[in-house]
Amino acid sequence: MAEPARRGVPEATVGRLPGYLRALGQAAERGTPSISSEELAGLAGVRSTQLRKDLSHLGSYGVRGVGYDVAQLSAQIARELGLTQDWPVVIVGLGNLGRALAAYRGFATRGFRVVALVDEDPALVGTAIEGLTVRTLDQLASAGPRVAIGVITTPARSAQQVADRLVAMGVRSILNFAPCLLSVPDGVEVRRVDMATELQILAFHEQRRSLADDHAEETAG
Amino acid sequence: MAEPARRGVPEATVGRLPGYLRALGQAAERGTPSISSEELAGLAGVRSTQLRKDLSHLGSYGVRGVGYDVAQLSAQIARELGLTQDWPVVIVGLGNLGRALAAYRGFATRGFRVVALVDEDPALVGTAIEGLTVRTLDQLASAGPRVAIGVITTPARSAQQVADRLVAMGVRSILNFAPCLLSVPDGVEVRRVDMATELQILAFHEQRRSLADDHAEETAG
DNA sequence: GCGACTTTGTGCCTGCGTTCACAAAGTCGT
DNA sequence: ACGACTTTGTGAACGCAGGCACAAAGTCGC
Repeated sequence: MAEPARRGVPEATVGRLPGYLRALGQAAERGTPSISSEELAGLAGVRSTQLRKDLSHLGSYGVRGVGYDVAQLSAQIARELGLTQDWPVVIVGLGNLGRALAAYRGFATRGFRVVALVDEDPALVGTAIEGLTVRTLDQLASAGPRVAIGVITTPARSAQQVADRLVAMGVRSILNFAPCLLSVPDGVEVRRVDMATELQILAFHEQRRSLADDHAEETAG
Repeated sequence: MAEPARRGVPEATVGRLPGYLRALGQAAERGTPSISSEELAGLAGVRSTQLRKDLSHLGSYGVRGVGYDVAQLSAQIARELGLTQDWPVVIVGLGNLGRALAAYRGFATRGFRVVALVDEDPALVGTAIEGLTVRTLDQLASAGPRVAIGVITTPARSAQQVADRLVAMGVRSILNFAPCLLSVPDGVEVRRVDMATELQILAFHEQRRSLADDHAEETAG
């Protein structure tokens, strides 16, 4: 009953695992040794049936009539996500956002370590930020530590060539904050984070509600 | 043929509209007056059939045999997303990330305007950042401008009470950068942006590939 | 003016994700 | 030890999103 269908964790489930891990952290702080799917789902913002089905995809570690052992399930999910090791991260582009991410302590908490900072601005190269010396991409490629994950916080016009360089260095996971599409070879995964997009989606619903309100006033008045 | 099913734009489609808008901007820079679904889809990173189906949900503005008028389609999508007006935005929490967002010029480009900055740190309140005077939530609630969208960049422990205050002020759209779940009343929409989550998803796939590589070596060696 | 060609818009089908209903399995009180 | 109760794990149904095939509609050459 330990590992049923390990090779088939649905993408939607993977997307929720980090949330479960965070919720388990909250539960652990409260000191409760075990937790029911109902309660954990509440902390994670999903339905309990969804939580149980998600967990079933990575081998059931629950006890019927009791629930899940917080520490054990936490470790299991962390292992599944590959957080038992520290992934070396490089941040490319040290504008406001890049510097904010470099200073972000949440990285180090578990699973990730910023091992290099890159920028092409000659005024920045060689200076130290957050205890790391800023290098160029060339320097990183020739004499830098191995990196597994690249975070791109450059302007959009530079993002594609940065991505190409990272891929050439063997990076297969990219987190892209630049508002543009990156084209990469098969086997390289790109995730985009774009606040402009998020705001526009919010604006869509906001406008929708405004229109609904206007209509309500109209019919009422 | 102008407005068929306006009230039923699927959520997945809404999520792609900002990408189409950006792609249209690129096309406009090149000066081409019209563009085919095939080419536009390429710029946006989707299939052409998907693009056409998405656009069909907001009333067809294409010309068969020719394509879409770039300026007209751009205006149409902007209108659909509610970007013809400027939405007033407040940023709550002026740590590294909050300051980076406050300085981010991408906001102002279209549709959004940062009209207030909020922090509870007495050392910050009253000072000016990016031309705006930092206030407390109390000050904003009693004498601030109306805001439609709240951006939360506080630590996780403060996020919920900030959200409560924003909702009490009438904010119905929240963009949450804090790594926690927000509980809000019906009718309020929250979107979360969390780099830790994104990194963990990348780590999952990275580990998956590593395991696959190891297995390949093992069978090869 | 007409026919060949291009490109859009859409009905249908397939696959995935979510929810429901229920059986399996374990705990706790007596 | 046994029965009532709690909670998990999962098969089945349902709904949504994506892709294919094709008809509709317009342009361009002659």
